[in-house]
Amino acid sequence: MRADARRNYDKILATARIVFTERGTDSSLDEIAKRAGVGPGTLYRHFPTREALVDALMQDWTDRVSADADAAIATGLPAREMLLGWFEHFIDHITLHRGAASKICAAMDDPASPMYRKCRVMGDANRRVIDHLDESGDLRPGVDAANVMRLVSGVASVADTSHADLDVRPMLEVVVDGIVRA
Amino acid sequence: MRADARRNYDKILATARIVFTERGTDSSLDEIAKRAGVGPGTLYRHFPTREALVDALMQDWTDRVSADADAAIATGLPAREMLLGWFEHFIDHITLHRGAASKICAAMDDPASPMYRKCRVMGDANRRVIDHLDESGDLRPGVDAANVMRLVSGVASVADTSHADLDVRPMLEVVVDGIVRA
DNA sequence: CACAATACGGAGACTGTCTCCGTTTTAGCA
DNA sequence: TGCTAAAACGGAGACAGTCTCCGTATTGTG
Repeated sequence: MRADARRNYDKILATARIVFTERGTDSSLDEIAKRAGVGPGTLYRHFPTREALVDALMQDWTDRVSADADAAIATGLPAREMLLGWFEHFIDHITLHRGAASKICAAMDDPASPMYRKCRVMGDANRRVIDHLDESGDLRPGVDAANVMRLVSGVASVADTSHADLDVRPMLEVVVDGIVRA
Repeated sequence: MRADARRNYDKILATARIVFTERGTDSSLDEIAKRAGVGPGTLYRHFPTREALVDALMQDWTDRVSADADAAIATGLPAREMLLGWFEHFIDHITLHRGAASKICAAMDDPASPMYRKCRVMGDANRRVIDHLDESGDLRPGVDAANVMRLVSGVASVADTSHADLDVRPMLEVVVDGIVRA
């Protein structure tokens, strides 16, 4: 990659991070280009779709989400507390930019999406947590990690969409009770 | 309301029902106007926002949702089965038009939304089901009807957004297990 | 330093939203 | 029935966002 290209790539990404945080993932891409000091053509060459741009920003999170999963397992807390903590961290990450959660929900089961791979990384992180639960015999039979992931992303999505800023905890408690063995 | 106004109002609504079903609630409103044989001005006079149009279409469902809730209670089935059935019906209704579920999620906690009142009607229907569960002692303590509603709408939203057409049942089973007393 | 390859950027085509206002339709009344 | 004021129509067009094309500029390599 040529030096000027790399420079612009980074500028666009940094600007997108700011704008997406300020105004959500539906902000105007042309405006991001303008604020980054590049032409729209340049933005679209580097990131052909909005999803591709969101995806590039997600790199940081997937790492953190992965780390959080392992950290949650390592705490050694009882199943309910561990799960609650993990879910809350997960939701915090994927709602960092308004609108991102529902994009992730959509990409999760769509292998054609540029974000699919990153969703898998997060899915794997979640699977480790659920598997750990299973090994310690705390998992209710029939619970599938992929569905847990969908369910928690759904909660994130609701919280993100909701105008009131909602406490996700009570919803997560229901989910957790449905996951851990009675 | 003048006769021509009523005629156009009905034509727009009928067309919107078709287009929203075919292509989801994000279809072009100008196109709906065109297919209904009216000018865009007419559409926007009757329905100032897209939400207002979705809201008008929702009238049918809220009635059916309400009826379904009472029917579920009347079945006399055990708590788990009754809840599962109710949730599935509810989701069927609110995912009738692609994109509607997430609009409902958003409107649910936004009193300024034109759809807010209808969401309340559905919320009340759900509350009746949950209250019934509570009376028969099947409700896990601390479970709140509003959060159940949010949770299930979240599932609907995930299913609706998902490209693969997803079976909601396994997710609902987790939710149900989190709701009924162990 | 030259020149091929690479990247830039902005004009503009296109699509969708929404409004304004001149024209048409309606309903009530003589 | 014919007249009139009020109500409603509809489409031109302003505006905003997406995305592309291609003439111009920058880069790095021989």
